This record gives sequence, C-alpha cells and structure tokens, in this order.
Amino acid sequence: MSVSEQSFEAEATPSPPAVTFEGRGTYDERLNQILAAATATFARLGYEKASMREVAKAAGVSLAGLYHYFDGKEKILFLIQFRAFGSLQNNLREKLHGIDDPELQLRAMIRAHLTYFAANMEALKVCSHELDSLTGSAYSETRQIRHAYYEITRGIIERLIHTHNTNGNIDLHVATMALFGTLNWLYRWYDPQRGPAVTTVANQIADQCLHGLIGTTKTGDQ
Amino acid sequence: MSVSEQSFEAEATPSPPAVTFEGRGTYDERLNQILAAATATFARLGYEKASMREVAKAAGVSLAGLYHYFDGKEKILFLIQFRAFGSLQNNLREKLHGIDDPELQLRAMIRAHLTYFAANMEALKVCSHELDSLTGSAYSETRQIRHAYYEITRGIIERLIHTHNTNGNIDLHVATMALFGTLNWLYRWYDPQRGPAVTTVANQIADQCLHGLIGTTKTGDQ
DNA sequence: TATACTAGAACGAACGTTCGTTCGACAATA
DNA sequence: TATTGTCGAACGAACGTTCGTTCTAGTATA
Repeated sequence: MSVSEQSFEAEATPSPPAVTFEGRGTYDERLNQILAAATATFARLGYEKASMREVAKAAGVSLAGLYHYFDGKEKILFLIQFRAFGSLQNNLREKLHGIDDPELQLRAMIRAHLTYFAANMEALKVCSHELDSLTGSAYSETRQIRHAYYEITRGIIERLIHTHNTNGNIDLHVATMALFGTLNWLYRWYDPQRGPAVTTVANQIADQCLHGLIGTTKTGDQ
Repeated sequence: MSVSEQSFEAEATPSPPAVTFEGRGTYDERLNQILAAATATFARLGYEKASMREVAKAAGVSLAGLYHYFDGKEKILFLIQFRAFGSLQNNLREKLHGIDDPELQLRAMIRAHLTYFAANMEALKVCSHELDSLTGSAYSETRQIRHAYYEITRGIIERLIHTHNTNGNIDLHVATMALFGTLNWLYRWYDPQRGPAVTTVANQIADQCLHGLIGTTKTGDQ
C-alpha cells in the first residue's frame, strides 16, 4: 500500500482492486484530491510552515487518514514536484515536435511553460519555491528531471545563437539561467486572472528574450 | 534595550553606552556579528527550518543571550531584509547619480545589483527567498522599500523604451518583473567564486536585456 | 553596589508520526 | 439465504521531539 514506488505516469495502482465507495471515488481519485489540497496548502503557507494537520483539514481527511495515502510529508512534496516537472517536460517535448527553427522553438518553449504555469499555478509555485526542500534520493530524482528540462532549453539557445552568430561572447549557462529566472519568478507576481493574457505575456517575454528592450530586427538604428 | 526601533542606517544605538568587553567589541559590533551568523543560518536552512538554537550556536551565544539582542525570530529576519533592501537602494541611487542616458542607467543598475549580490550573497538569498515570511507591519515596511526599488527600475525601463520608441506593445510591469526575475533568481545558481566574473555576468545580462539573444542594433536583417 | 550580559532549565504549544480500533464492503462457507 | 472472515479506509488519541520564548540565577565589569 501507500504510494512509495508509484510512477507519476501510471494512472492505475496495482494493489487496491478499484473498489468503489459511492461518493468517495476510487483510491487514485481520492489520492489526487488529497494531493491537490496539499499542493494548495504548500503554495499558501510554504512547505515548512504547512503542517500535516493543515493539509489533512484542507483535504477533508483525518490526520491518520492522510498517512494512509502517503508515507510522510516529504513524500507528498516529492510527488507534487515529480508530477509537475514530468508533465512540464512531456508537454514541452510535445510542443517542440516538428519545429526546427530555434527561434520558433524558443517561442514555443516560453509559451508552453507559461501556459502550463497558468493552468497549474499552485503546483509550479511549490516547485519554484521548494527546490531545495527535498533531501536524499527524492532530491536527486527531481533534480534529474529538472536537469533534462534545462538541457532542452540550453540546446535551443545554443542553436539559436549559432544560427545568428553575431556575438561570440555569450555564456550559454548564464543565458539559460537568465531565462529560467524570468520564468520561475513568475509565481511571485503574475496573476493570469488579473494581468495581461498568458499568450500576451509569453509573446512579450519571447520578444524581450530574442530582441531585447530596444534592439529590434525591423530597423537597425545605425 | 533590544533593537526594536533601531534605524538601519544609524550605526550607534543610544541605550547601551558602548561598554567594551575585551575581545567582544561594542554592543553594535556584537549585534552585527550575531546578525551575520543569523543571515548565514537562514540562508543555509531557510527561515522556517532554522531554529533560534541553531542561530545561537552559529553566533557563539546562548539562547538567552540571543534574546538579549533581538526581540524574537521575526525581528531578526526583518532587520536582515530592512538593512539589505535599504543598502541596495542607497547603493543604486548613488551609482545612478550623474547618469542621464537610460541605457547606461540600466547597465549601471544591473551592475550595481550584481556587485552588491556578490558581496552579500547570504543576505540577498534570504531576501529573495523569504519575501513573504514577514507579517504585519514588518512585511509592509520591507515591501515599501522594495516598491521604491521597483519604481526606480521601472522608471529607467520606461524612459529607455520611450527613447527607442520602436514598439508600443511592451507592458512595463511585465518587462520590469522579467528583469527582476533574472536578477533575483541569481541566488539559485550563481557562484561568484566559480562562475564568470561579476562584471562579465552583469554585462551579458545587460546586453541580453537590451538587445536580446539575437537582436543586434548593428544590422537590421530585413 | 549597580549594570551588562550570560547560562541553563523550563514553559506551553505545535510538530511529524504511530498506535489500536472501528466501520463498511466483499468473498467464501454453511 | 445467513454467517463468518478478510481487507482497505478512516478515525481519535497519543507518542516523543522540537519549536519560540521566558524565567531565574549567576558572573564579570565599572
């Protein structure tokens, strides 16, 4: 029992034979409900300050019931990050499929990231803010997924720069992390419900990233 | 006693008459030592996870001794942020003095921010990561300083864009927060001791911010 | 002696986690 | 059709620990 070795991709868990308490849903459905409540609580209070009692209350389950679904507090955070980073990466690979131009790839990457962010704000807030809260193998595992995501993005930027080889003084790591900084900082200020539309923000960030605040490819000023 | 109403700028505290335990230094010197140890502990463990006992141990002081210098845990965090944001802002105003060109102003802002960051990494890590950890008036007060810093930067970007009015579709808030994202994310990855020099990184980020990754003002490609 | 400061013990509260138990649904037996 | 046994789901209560904070007593300086 418990969710210890569960893959984030598989929707079915082997052990419980899909027995249905009417009104409660299946085991997996209930687990996902609790996970969503935990995500909201972690996003609101921060991982350390959020207590298991608070998570249980938000999920509408007893404290002991919470431990029936999860091995412990850290496992919950791990599952949130593992799923989010995994989905983020799968979504990106899908959106990049069939695009060859590095510029269009970068635009697609930024659009995909922001769209996913807007649809899963609480999860991405937890992911961005609690990057160092996991320990041991849980940390290594999520770090590995993040690194793959980083490599994809860095590859795009590398090809982009080599295509327009106007300047050889660009450090790829700095350039990549500058972009990730802009994207990961979004959870601090951007509210898709109040601010400009997601696609608008994505386009502006992509424009800024490609051409800067004053550099325009339309008309050279010298 | 205690540091409750202390201004972050004033170096002298009125109440304790600068009595010197040989080897200990004055009251203010000792307070600054403890504050530095607290900053390092908060940066290493995070504010919530760092305990007062851990801070006391790092500062080489007893738990009761710690409470002799500070009213409580939150006061310590407040003082760290208040001083850092204040210094950051004073430093920026100083560096902007006498510069009129918005482009040079933006370059100076980025260079000033990164230089201060490299010289005070632990404090800026705490400031970037624990933006929402303060409550009540302590939160309002630090938020006010941060807002002033934001306004200065936004003003620079506004004048920059109006000078090169090539594109009217730029949301100033988005543009400003994109830059702050890049800068505030630095504490997650940049190590001034291992990576490129601070000035190198500052120049590249400024170049990217102004001209983007491929957009160059030298030659328009259409 | 008066003051500045420290040390250790202790406080109540909250923490993550575990325990023993009960409940309800299902399968096999009689 | 009754009865019995099994299993997951969920519970209230409590575990031992650590938290931020306070208190009391003591030491060294001026």
